[in-house]
Amino acid sequence: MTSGRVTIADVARRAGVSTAAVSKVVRGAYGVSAEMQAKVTQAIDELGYRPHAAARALRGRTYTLGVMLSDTRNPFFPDIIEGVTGGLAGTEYQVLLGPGGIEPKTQARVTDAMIDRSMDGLILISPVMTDAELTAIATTTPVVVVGRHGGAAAYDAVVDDDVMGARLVVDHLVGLGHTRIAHITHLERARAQGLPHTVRADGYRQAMRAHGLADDVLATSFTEEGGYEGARELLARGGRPTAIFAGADIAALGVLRAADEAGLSVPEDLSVAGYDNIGIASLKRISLTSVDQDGQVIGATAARLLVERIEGRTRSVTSSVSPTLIVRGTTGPPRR
Amino acid sequence: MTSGRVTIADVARRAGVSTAAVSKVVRGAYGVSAEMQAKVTQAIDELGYRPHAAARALRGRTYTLGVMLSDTRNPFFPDIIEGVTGGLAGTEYQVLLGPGGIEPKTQARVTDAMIDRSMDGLILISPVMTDAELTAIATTTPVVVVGRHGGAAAYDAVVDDDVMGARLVVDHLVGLGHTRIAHITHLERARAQGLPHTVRADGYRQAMRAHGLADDVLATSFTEEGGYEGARELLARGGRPTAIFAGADIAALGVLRAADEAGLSVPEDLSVAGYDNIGIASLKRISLTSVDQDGQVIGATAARLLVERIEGRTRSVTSSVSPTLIVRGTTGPPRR
DNA sequence: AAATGTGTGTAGAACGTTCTCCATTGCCCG
DNA sequence: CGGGCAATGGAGAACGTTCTACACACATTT
Repeated sequence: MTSGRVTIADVARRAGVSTAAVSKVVRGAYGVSAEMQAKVTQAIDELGYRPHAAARALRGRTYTLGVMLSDTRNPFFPDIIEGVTGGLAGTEYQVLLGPGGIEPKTQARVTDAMIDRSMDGLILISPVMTDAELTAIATTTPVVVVGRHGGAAAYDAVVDDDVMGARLVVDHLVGLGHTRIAHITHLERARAQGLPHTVRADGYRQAMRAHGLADDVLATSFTEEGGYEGARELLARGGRPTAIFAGADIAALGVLRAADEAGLSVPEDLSVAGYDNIGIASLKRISLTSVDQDGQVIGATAARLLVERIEGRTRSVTSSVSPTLIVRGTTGPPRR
Repeated sequence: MTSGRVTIADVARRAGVSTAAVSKVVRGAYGVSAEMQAKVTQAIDELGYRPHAAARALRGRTYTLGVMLSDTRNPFFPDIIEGVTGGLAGTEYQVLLGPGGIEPKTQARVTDAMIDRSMDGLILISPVMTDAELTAIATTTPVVVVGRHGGAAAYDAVVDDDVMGARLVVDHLVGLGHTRIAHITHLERARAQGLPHTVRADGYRQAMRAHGLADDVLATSFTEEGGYEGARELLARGGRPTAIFAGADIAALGVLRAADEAGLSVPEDLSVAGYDNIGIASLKRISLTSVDQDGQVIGATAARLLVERIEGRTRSVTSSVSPTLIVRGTTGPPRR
């Protein structure tokens, strides 16, 4: 009473029962009579009691799930987060996000911090770590990894089917009559494997091969600048492509700028497609054809898998979410 | 040893001292000899000990700061978060973000959750609550409110000088020769006061009056659609404005779309300015004149104020950050 | 009528820290 | 050489929960 916070002991005193009994009621545990249930619930309401999560942490659950964000700036995250919180609505779990940054070191720091705070489970979004490190974390705490292909036995994984996404784009462009289709990807990072851009590039190559076409991959970076420079290089070549598939929307925006500057009209002279379907892709002024990942479904799936694992599942699961192609104004038949 | 986690007792055993002594060393408390310091530090390194934050919570600090995000989708947040984490670099504090949503109820839930987890302090970004609720929270835990004007005595506040920002835009447009300058604002919410859009609208009115011009404010919403519809209405009128100042960049994008559709060229027929300087405003394809808030400075300031308060300051502080105008391609002299 | 179960409640020991005393030591000073 | 004091280390009680025992009352079976 003096320190301001209402504790389980206050509730027990008010209801005239033991703290253990209150604990049982709060947790919905077995062995509580209807009468006890009523008494305690009333006392809780009267006092406005909320269990102290930090104290809970020492013994049992903390009902907190951590989400490590690798790059806060990624416009794709809000959808995932919305999916996670939405998938958890109705449960007692609370989501907290940790800004992990793009460095392995800072990501590890945030992950450790979440473990030190006794979180019940972790969702790691596009973590830049070795599989060994991930496995080490996963033996401490239930883990779901989002956005990395080829998950290990110790943790669950949710991935977008990037191979399929790339195929959707290539099929669409080929269907429009394009044959010279180039792909801009992100420069390879040695440390982590199975990152989306790698898989997208592979998917692009496979799809091109399936159509009997030659592939043409250029690695710059998934930034506006990276897309711009990649497109400039591609457009300067003889036999320039009639379509450019950028592995990320942000790079596609750079491609559009390069096309503007080169005096090429889109989509007549050059078709452009991206990946991620970020918010501004749908703005009329941009109207970018893109692959939509449905981050909400991904987030909700990750949340569901994590809760399952916390509640006891040990078998590892990998869930693949199918993307869809959103055709907009930046793709069309090539000018003959 | 058995449960995997290294505890302070393990360290104490290894170093041959008491747990109390280890605690002192860890906290850098007074009353530790150089020899003790060395012994314990070595044992900590050998065992890879990390203090268990959840256990700490029960007694002292938890070294965790919570940031409540009111709308994850706001492109302005990453900057603030970067500022906060940057401002905290070098300290022991860890930042965790809580997705608060736009509803007062969900925001309260997240805030409560953070308090229940014994966070040492909270940064609330654009909270939708009454001053009374904010004050109630602030008496429990140190609080810094970001993005709301007119803070109370119980907590600190960091705000962008929205009056100045609006004036910068109006001065710029008047300097170019505009006299019919309209403003699109966000529909008033009854519950919370001092929200940025209100202050921006006030600033706009003041600035117009200062130039002896008539103001023209239209309230829709700060969305692409809101900007679009507002602009359509403004442009349909007789004596249509030659410049539109949208209170947020996202709305300015809608204004641009409306101008495109109306066959008006920007900036010759219509100048457009926004607020927030979101990432895509700088893309060549958009090139939107906008007011930049420097979220990093705001975030870093909030972090500094919060730490100061945690460490004992009781006097309330409000810090106002000056915005700057970024002139780009969407504003120019009116066609005569 | 004794033995066995079943359902309900409580005592009290954890959990991993911090923090408030208190004990010990060594040193300085009168 | 004894008294006082500063510096250092430790014992043990918190902190607010959960959880494992166990006790008790009553019902059912042998």
